[in-house]
Amino acid sequence: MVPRKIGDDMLLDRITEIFRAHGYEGASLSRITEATGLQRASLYHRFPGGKAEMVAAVLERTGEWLGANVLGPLCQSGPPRERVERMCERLKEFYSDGGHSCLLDTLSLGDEGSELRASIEAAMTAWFDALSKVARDAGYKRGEARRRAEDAMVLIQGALVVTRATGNRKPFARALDRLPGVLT
Amino acid sequence: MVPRKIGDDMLLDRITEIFRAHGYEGASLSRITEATGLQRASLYHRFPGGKAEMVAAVLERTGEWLGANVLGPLCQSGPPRERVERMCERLKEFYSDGGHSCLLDTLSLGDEGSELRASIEAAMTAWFDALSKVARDAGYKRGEARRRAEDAMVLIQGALVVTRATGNRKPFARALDRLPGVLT
DNA sequence: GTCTATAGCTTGATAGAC
DNA sequence: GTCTATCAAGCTATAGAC
Repeated sequence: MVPRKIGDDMLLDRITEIFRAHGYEGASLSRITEATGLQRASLYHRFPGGKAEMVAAVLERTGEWLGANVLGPLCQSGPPRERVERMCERLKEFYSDGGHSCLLDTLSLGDEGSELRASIEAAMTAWFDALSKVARDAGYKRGEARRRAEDAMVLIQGALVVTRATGNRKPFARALDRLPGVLT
Repeated sequence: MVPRKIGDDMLLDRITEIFRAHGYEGASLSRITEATGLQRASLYHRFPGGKAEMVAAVLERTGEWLGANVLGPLCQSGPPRERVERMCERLKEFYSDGGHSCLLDTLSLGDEGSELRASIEAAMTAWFDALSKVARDAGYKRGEARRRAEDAMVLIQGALVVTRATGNRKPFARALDRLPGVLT
Protein backbone atom coordinates (compact mmCIF):
# COMPACT_ATOMS: atom_id res chain seq x y z
CA MET A 1 0.00 0.00 0.00
CA VAL A 2 1.35 3.37 -0.98
CA PRO A 3 0.20 6.24 1.25
CA ARG A 4 -1.69 9.20 -0.24
CA LYS A 5 0.53 12.08 -1.11
CA ILE A 6 -2.32 14.54 -0.68
CA GLY A 7 -5.77 14.36 0.95
CA ASP A 8 -9.02 14.84 -0.94
CA ASP A 9 -9.66 18.25 0.58
CA MET A 10 -6.31 19.76 -0.31
CA LEU A 11 -6.31 18.01 -3.70
CA LEU A 12 -9.64 19.60 -4.60
CA ASP A 13 -8.49 22.94 -3.24
CA ARG A 14 -5.52 22.97 -5.61
CA ILE A 15 -7.54 21.82 -8.60
CA THR A 16 -10.20 24.44 -7.87
CA GLU A 17 -7.54 27.15 -7.92
CA ILE A 18 -6.47 26.06 -11.40
CA PHE A 19 -10.00 26.11 -12.80
CA ARG A 20 -10.68 29.50 -11.23
CA ALA A 21 -7.53 31.02 -12.66
CA HIS A 22 -7.52 29.46 -16.14
CA GLY A 23 -11.05 28.32 -16.98
CA TYR A 24 -11.87 24.87 -18.31
CA GLU A 25 -9.74 24.86 -21.46
CA GLY A 26 -6.81 26.51 -19.75
CA ALA A 27 -6.83 24.04 -16.87
CA SER A 28 -4.48 21.53 -18.47
CA LEU A 29 -3.42 18.33 -16.75
CA SER A 30 0.12 19.66 -16.80
CA ARG A 31 -0.92 22.65 -14.71
CA ILE A 32 -2.94 20.44 -12.39
CA THR A 33 -0.01 18.04 -12.06
CA GLU A 34 2.24 20.93 -11.17
CA ALA A 35 -0.21 22.35 -8.63
CA THR A 36 -1.02 19.08 -6.90
CA GLY A 37 2.22 17.15 -7.09
CA LEU A 38 0.35 14.17 -8.55
CA GLN A 39 1.29 12.71 -11.94
CA ARG A 40 -1.29 12.30 -14.71
CA ALA A 41 -1.96 8.63 -13.98
CA SER A 42 -2.44 9.37 -10.26
CA LEU A 43 -4.98 12.05 -11.10
CA TYR A 44 -6.89 9.54 -13.20
CA HIS A 45 -6.87 7.14 -10.28
CA ARG A 46 -8.55 9.77 -8.09
CA PHE A 47 -10.81 11.02 -10.91
CA PRO A 48 -11.40 8.14 -13.37
CA GLY A 49 -13.55 10.43 -15.51
CA GLY A 50 -10.65 12.81 -16.15
CA LYS A 51 -11.09 16.55 -16.45
CA ALA A 52 -14.87 16.32 -16.74
CA GLU A 53 -15.07 14.54 -13.40
CA MET A 54 -12.59 16.95 -11.84
CA VAL A 55 -14.57 20.03 -12.81
CA ALA A 56 -17.81 18.39 -11.69
CA ALA A 57 -16.27 17.65 -8.30
CA VAL A 58 -14.92 21.19 -8.07
CA LEU A 59 -18.32 22.68 -8.84
CA GLU A 60 -20.17 20.42 -6.43
CA ARG A 61 -17.73 21.10 -3.62
CA THR A 62 -17.70 24.83 -4.23
CA GLY A 63 -21.49 24.80 -4.31
CA GLU A 64 -21.54 23.07 -0.94
CA TRP A 65 -19.09 25.56 0.51
CA LEU A 66 -21.15 28.41 -0.85
CA GLY A 67 -24.35 26.92 0.57
CA ALA A 68 -22.85 26.42 4.02
CA ASN A 69 -20.82 29.61 4.33
CA VAL A 70 -22.61 32.17 2.19
CA LEU A 71 -26.22 31.16 1.58
CA GLY A 72 -26.54 29.61 5.03
CA PRO A 73 -25.75 32.77 7.01
CA LEU A 74 -27.96 34.66 4.59
CA CYS A 75 -31.05 32.61 5.50
CA GLN A 76 -30.50 32.32 9.24
CA SER A 77 -32.37 34.33 11.84
CA GLY A 78 -31.33 37.79 12.90
CA PRO A 79 -31.45 41.25 11.35
CA PRO A 80 -31.14 41.10 7.54
CA ARG A 81 -28.39 43.68 7.53
CA GLU A 82 -26.21 41.63 9.86
CA ARG A 83 -26.82 38.54 7.75
CA VAL A 84 -25.65 40.37 4.63
CA GLU A 85 -22.61 41.68 6.45
CA ARG A 86 -21.76 38.13 7.48
CA MET A 87 -22.03 37.05 3.84
CA CYS A 88 -19.68 39.84 2.84
CA GLU A 89 -17.06 38.69 5.30
CA ARG A 90 -17.22 35.20 3.81
CA LEU A 91 -17.08 36.52 0.26
CA LYS A 92 -14.05 38.59 1.12
CA GLU A 93 -12.09 35.50 2.09
CA PHE A 94 -13.62 33.28 -0.59
CA TYR A 95 -12.46 35.63 -3.34
CA SER A 96 -9.24 36.56 -1.52
CA ASP A 97 -10.07 40.27 -1.57
CA GLY A 98 -10.76 40.02 -5.30
CA GLY A 99 -7.55 38.17 -6.10
CA HIS A 100 -9.40 35.01 -7.11
CA SER A 101 -11.96 34.73 -9.88
CA CYS A 102 -15.44 33.23 -9.70
CA LEU A 103 -15.99 29.79 -11.22
CA LEU A 104 -19.35 30.95 -12.55
CA ASP A 105 -17.42 33.44 -14.66
CA THR A 106 -14.41 31.41 -15.75
CA LEU A 107 -16.32 28.17 -16.44
CA SER A 108 -19.09 29.79 -18.48
CA LEU A 109 -16.73 30.53 -21.38
CA GLY A 110 -17.41 28.82 -24.70
CA ASP A 111 -19.39 26.15 -22.99
CA GLU A 112 -22.46 25.87 -25.21
CA GLY A 113 -24.81 23.08 -24.26
CA SER A 114 -22.55 21.13 -21.93
CA GLU A 115 -23.53 19.74 -18.57
CA LEU A 116 -21.47 22.44 -16.91
CA ARG A 117 -23.99 25.05 -18.01
CA ALA A 118 -26.72 23.32 -16.02
CA SER A 119 -24.58 23.27 -12.85
CA ILE A 120 -23.61 26.89 -13.33
CA GLU A 121 -27.17 28.02 -13.87
CA ALA A 122 -28.28 26.04 -10.82
CA ALA A 123 -25.60 27.64 -8.65
CA MET A 124 -26.54 31.10 -9.92
CA THR A 125 -30.21 30.47 -9.20
CA ALA A 126 -29.55 29.18 -5.68
CA TRP A 127 -27.50 32.27 -4.90
CA PHE A 128 -30.08 34.56 -6.44
CA ASP A 129 -32.89 32.98 -4.42
CA ALA A 130 -31.01 33.39 -1.15
CA LEU A 131 -30.25 37.05 -1.90
CA SER A 132 -33.86 37.57 -2.89
CA LYS A 133 -35.08 36.11 0.37
CA VAL A 134 -32.94 38.34 2.54
CA ALA A 135 -34.11 41.38 0.59
CA ARG A 136 -37.70 40.38 1.24
CA ASP A 137 -36.92 39.95 4.93
CA ALA A 138 -35.53 43.46 4.84
CA GLY A 139 -39.00 44.67 3.86
CA TYR A 140 -38.95 44.84 0.06
CA LYS A 141 -41.83 43.48 -1.97
CA ARG A 142 -41.19 40.45 -4.17
CA GLY A 143 -40.45 42.30 -7.41
CA GLU A 144 -38.16 44.86 -5.80
CA ALA A 145 -36.42 42.15 -3.78
CA ARG A 146 -35.67 40.21 -6.96
CA ARG A 147 -34.30 43.31 -8.63
CA ARG A 148 -32.02 44.01 -5.71
CA ALA A 149 -30.84 40.40 -5.62
CA GLU A 150 -29.92 40.71 -9.29
CA ASP A 151 -28.15 44.00 -8.60
CA ALA A 152 -26.14 42.32 -5.89
CA MET A 153 -25.01 39.48 -8.16
CA VAL A 154 -24.12 41.93 -10.92
CA LEU A 155 -22.19 44.01 -8.41
CA ILE A 156 -20.16 41.06 -7.14
CA GLN A 157 -19.35 39.60 -10.56
CA GLY A 158 -18.63 42.97 -12.11
CA ALA A 159 -16.30 43.96 -9.30
CA LEU A 160 -14.39 40.70 -9.71
CA VAL A 161 -13.95 41.27 -13.45
CA VAL A 162 -12.89 44.90 -13.08
CA THR A 163 -10.53 44.00 -10.26
CA ARG A 164 -8.93 41.22 -12.33
CA ALA A 165 -8.71 43.28 -15.52
CA THR A 166 -7.17 46.32 -13.83
CA GLY A 167 -5.06 44.51 -11.25
CA ASN A 168 -6.52 46.86 -8.66
CA ARG A 169 -8.43 45.32 -5.77
CA LYS A 170 -10.21 48.44 -4.60
CA PRO A 171 -13.30 47.97 -6.80
CA PHE A 172 -13.95 44.64 -5.11
CA ALA A 173 -13.53 46.05 -1.63
CA ARG A 174 -15.90 48.90 -2.47
CA ALA A 175 -18.45 46.48 -3.90
CA LEU A 176 -18.52 44.55 -0.63
CA ASP A 177 -19.03 47.81 1.25
CA ARG A 178 -21.99 48.67 -0.97
CA LEU A 179 -23.69 45.27 -0.79
CA PRO A 180 -25.58 45.79 2.51
CA GLY A 181 -27.08 48.99 1.13
CA VAL A 182 -28.18 47.24 -2.04
CA LEU A 183 -29.92 44.38 -0.26
CA THR A 184 -31.39 46.05 2.84
CA MET B 1 -2.13 36.38 -57.97
CA VAL B 2 -4.77 34.66 -55.91
CA PRO B 3 -7.58 36.98 -54.77
CA ARG B 4 -8.31 37.39 -51.07
CA LYS B 5 -11.05 35.08 -49.85
CA ILE B 6 -11.95 37.49 -47.09
CA GLY B 7 -11.17 41.16 -46.39
CA ASP B 8 -9.23 42.38 -43.39
CA ASP B 9 -12.32 43.82 -41.74
CA MET B 10 -14.43 40.70 -41.94
CA LEU B 11 -11.44 38.50 -41.11
CA LEU B 12 -10.81 40.41 -37.90
CA ASP B 13 -14.51 40.40 -37.10
CA ARG B 14 -14.60 36.62 -37.21
CA ILE B 15 -11.41 36.20 -35.21
CA THR B 16 -12.67 38.67 -32.63
CA GLU B 17 -15.81 36.59 -32.18
CA ILE B 18 -13.72 33.53 -31.41
CA PHE B 19 -11.59 35.30 -28.80
CA ARG B 20 -14.68 36.80 -27.19
CA ALA B 21 -16.43 33.47 -26.96
CA HIS B 22 -13.54 31.21 -25.95
CA GLY B 23 -10.78 33.35 -24.46
CA TYR B 24 -7.15 33.13 -25.49
CA GLU B 25 -6.46 29.47 -24.74
CA GLY B 26 -9.81 28.33 -26.12
CA ALA B 27 -9.32 30.24 -29.38
CA SER B 28 -7.59 27.43 -31.26
CA LEU B 29 -6.46 27.79 -34.86
CA SER B 30 -8.93 25.06 -35.75
CA ARG B 31 -11.81 27.20 -34.49
CA ILE B 32 -10.42 30.26 -36.23
CA THR B 33 -9.96 28.27 -39.45
CA GLU B 34 -13.57 27.12 -39.24
CA ALA B 35 -14.88 30.61 -38.53
CA THR B 36 -12.88 32.40 -41.24
CA GLY B 37 -12.68 29.83 -44.04
CA LEU B 38 -8.90 30.32 -44.15
CA GLN B 39 -6.51 27.42 -43.64
CA ARG B 40 -3.76 27.55 -41.02
CA ALA B 41 -1.03 28.58 -43.45
CA SER B 42 -3.21 31.37 -44.85
CA LEU B 43 -3.79 32.70 -41.37
CA TYR B 44 -0.04 32.81 -40.83
CA HIS B 45 0.34 34.70 -44.07
CA ARG B 46 -2.04 37.38 -42.77
CA PHE B 47 -0.67 37.25 -39.22
CA PRO B 48 2.99 36.11 -39.36
CA GLY B 49 3.19 36.34 -35.58
CA GLY B 50 0.48 33.70 -35.13
CA LYS B 51 -2.04 33.80 -32.31
CA ALA B 52 -0.15 36.47 -30.41
CA GLU B 53 -0.35 38.82 -33.38
CA MET B 54 -4.00 37.96 -33.95
CA VAL B 55 -5.04 38.79 -30.43
CA ALA B 56 -3.01 41.99 -30.51
CA ALA B 57 -4.75 43.04 -33.73
CA VAL B 58 -8.12 42.14 -32.24
CA LEU B 59 -7.46 44.21 -29.14
CA GLU B 60 -6.16 47.20 -31.06
CA ARG B 61 -9.07 47.18 -33.47
CA THR B 62 -11.64 46.73 -30.72
CA GLY B 63 -10.00 49.55 -28.81
CA GLU B 64 -10.33 51.79 -31.86
CA TRP B 65 -13.97 50.83 -32.32
CA LEU B 66 -14.61 51.51 -28.67
CA GLY B 67 -12.89 54.87 -28.89
CA ALA B 68 -14.82 55.96 -31.96
CA ASN B 69 -18.24 54.59 -31.09
CA VAL B 70 -18.41 54.56 -27.32
CA LEU B 71 -15.85 56.93 -25.82
CA GLY B 72 -16.23 59.41 -28.68
CA PRO B 73 -19.93 60.05 -28.20
CA LEU B 74 -19.29 60.19 -24.46
CA CYS B 75 -16.90 63.13 -24.79
CA GLN B 76 -18.75 65.12 -27.41
CA SER B 77 -20.82 68.21 -26.71
CA GLY B 78 -24.42 68.10 -25.64
CA PRO B 79 -26.24 67.19 -22.43
CA PRO B 80 -24.36 64.49 -20.46
CA ARG B 81 -27.47 62.36 -20.14
CA GLU B 82 -27.94 62.19 -23.91
CA ARG B 83 -24.29 61.31 -24.37
CA VAL B 84 -24.62 58.42 -21.95
CA GLU B 85 -27.79 57.26 -23.68
CA ARG B 86 -25.93 57.27 -26.97
CA MET B 87 -23.18 55.15 -25.46
CA CYS B 88 -25.79 52.70 -24.19
CA GLU B 89 -27.22 52.28 -27.70
CA ARG B 90 -23.74 51.45 -29.00
CA LEU B 91 -23.06 49.06 -26.13
CA LYS B 92 -26.34 47.29 -26.81
CA GLU B 93 -25.26 46.44 -30.34
CA PHE B 94 -21.61 45.90 -29.43
CA TYR B 95 -22.51 43.22 -26.91
CA SER B 96 -25.46 41.93 -28.95
CA ASP B 97 -27.92 42.50 -26.12
CA GLY B 98 -25.60 40.63 -23.80
CA GLY B 99 -25.13 37.67 -26.14
CA HIS B 100 -21.44 38.45 -26.65
CA SER B 101 -18.82 38.63 -23.94
CA CYS B 102 -16.31 41.40 -23.30
CA LEU B 103 -12.69 40.86 -24.35
CA LEU B 104 -11.54 42.55 -21.15
CA ASP B 105 -13.19 39.70 -19.29
CA THR B 106 -12.32 36.71 -21.48
CA LEU B 107 -8.74 37.74 -22.20
CA SER B 108 -7.83 38.52 -18.61
CA LEU B 109 -7.93 34.85 -17.62
CA GLY B 110 -4.70 33.21 -16.45
CA ASP B 111 -2.68 35.85 -18.17
CA GLU B 112 -0.13 36.78 -15.54
CA GLY B 113 2.50 39.18 -16.72
CA SER B 114 1.90 38.96 -20.45
CA GLU B 115 1.74 41.90 -22.82
CA LEU B 116 -1.99 41.40 -23.06
CA ARG B 117 -2.40 42.59 -19.50
CA ALA B 118 -0.95 45.97 -20.41
CA SER B 119 -3.36 46.38 -23.34
CA ILE B 120 -6.30 45.30 -21.22
CA GLU B 121 -5.40 47.66 -18.41
CA ALA B 122 -4.94 50.50 -20.89
CA ALA B 123 -8.35 49.87 -22.46
CA MET B 124 -9.97 49.74 -19.03
CA THR B 125 -8.33 53.01 -18.04
CA ALA B 126 -9.38 54.80 -21.23
CA TRP B 127 -12.95 53.70 -20.71
CA PHE B 128 -12.87 54.68 -17.06
CA ASP B 129 -11.50 58.13 -17.86
CA ALA B 130 -14.22 58.81 -20.44
CA LEU B 131 -16.95 57.74 -18.02
CA SER B 132 -15.36 59.83 -15.32
CA LYS B 133 -15.36 62.89 -17.54
CA VAL B 134 -19.02 62.64 -18.44
CA ALA B 135 -19.92 62.26 -14.77
CA ARG B 136 -17.98 65.42 -14.01
CA ASP B 137 -19.80 67.20 -16.83
CA ALA B 138 -23.02 66.08 -15.19
CA GLY B 139 -22.03 68.07 -12.14
CA TYR B 140 -20.31 65.59 -9.85
CA LYS B 141 -17.07 66.50 -8.10
CA ARG B 142 -13.94 64.60 -9.10
CA GLY B 143 -14.04 61.93 -6.38
CA GLU B 144 -17.74 61.23 -6.79
CA ALA B 145 -17.38 61.18 -10.59
CA ARG B 146 -14.64 58.58 -10.36
CA ARG B 147 -16.73 56.44 -8.04
CA ARG B 148 -19.65 56.58 -10.44
CA ALA B 149 -17.44 55.75 -13.41
CA GLU B 150 -16.24 52.69 -11.53
CA ASP B 151 -19.82 51.76 -10.68
CA ALA B 152 -20.70 51.98 -14.36
CA MET B 153 -17.88 49.66 -15.43
CA VAL B 154 -18.73 47.18 -12.67
CA LEU B 155 -22.37 47.33 -13.74
CA ILE B 156 -21.60 46.61 -17.40
CA GLN B 157 -19.12 43.80 -16.74
CA GLY B 158 -21.23 42.23 -14.02
CA ALA B 159 -24.34 42.25 -16.18
CA LEU B 160 -22.43 40.55 -18.99
CA VAL B 161 -21.19 37.79 -16.68
CA VAL B 162 -24.58 37.20 -15.06
CA THR B 163 -26.27 37.21 -18.46
CA ARG B 164 -23.79 34.68 -19.83
CA ALA B 165 -23.87 32.44 -16.77
CA THR B 166 -27.66 32.33 -16.56
CA GLY B 167 -28.44 32.41 -20.28
CA ASN B 168 -30.93 35.18 -19.52
CA ARG B 169 -30.38 38.52 -21.26
CA LYS B 170 -32.61 40.60 -19.03
CA PRO B 171 -29.88 41.56 -16.54
CA PHE B 172 -27.89 43.16 -19.33
CA ALA B 173 -30.88 45.07 -20.66
CA ARG B 174 -31.67 46.33 -17.18
CA ALA B 175 -28.06 47.37 -16.64
CA LEU B 176 -28.16 49.57 -19.73
CA ASP B 177 -31.37 51.13 -18.48
CA ARG B 178 -29.72 51.95 -15.17
CA LEU B 179 -26.51 53.39 -16.62
CA PRO B 180 -27.76 56.95 -17.26
CA GLY B 181 -28.92 57.19 -13.67
CA VAL B 182 -25.55 56.01 -12.39
CA LEU B 183 -23.52 58.50 -14.41
CA THR B 184 -25.74 61.62 -14.40
C1' DG C 1 -2.78 34.76 -51.28
C1' DT C 2 -4.23 30.30 -50.74
C1' DC C 3 -3.44 25.72 -50.37
C1' DT C 4 -1.60 20.64 -48.91
C1' DA C 5 1.70 18.40 -46.28
C1' DT C 6 4.31 18.04 -42.45
C1' DA C 7 7.18 18.96 -38.35
C1' DG C 8 7.36 18.97 -33.35
C1' DC C 9 5.26 19.79 -29.18
C1' DT C 10 1.28 19.41 -25.85
C1' DT C 11 -2.98 17.59 -24.78
C1' DG C 12 -6.19 14.11 -22.49
C1' DA C 13 -6.15 9.43 -21.48
C1' DT C 14 -4.39 4.35 -20.71
C1' DA C 15 -1.32 0.21 -19.55
C1' DG C 16 1.24 -1.97 -16.40
C1' DA C 17 5.15 -2.13 -12.85
C1' DC C 18 5.91 -1.42 -7.94
C1' DG D 1 -1.94 4.84 -4.60
C1' DT D 2 1.78 6.35 -7.14
C1' DC D 3 4.72 6.04 -10.74
C1' DT D 4 7.08 5.71 -15.82
C1' DA D 5 6.10 4.85 -20.40
C1' DT D 6 3.14 5.22 -24.04
C1' DC D 7 -0.76 6.34 -27.20
C1' DA D 8 -3.68 8.95 -30.47
C1' DA D 9 -5.39 13.37 -31.18
C1' DG D 10 -4.94 18.09 -30.81
C1' DC D 11 -2.08 22.10 -30.87
C1' DT D 12 1.03 26.01 -33.01
C1' DA D 13 3.96 26.79 -36.58
C1' DT D 14 6.60 26.11 -41.09
C1' DA D 15 7.92 24.57 -46.03
C1' DG D 16 6.92 24.72 -50.52
C1' DA D 17 3.66 24.08 -54.62
C1' DC D 18 0.38 26.69 -57.38
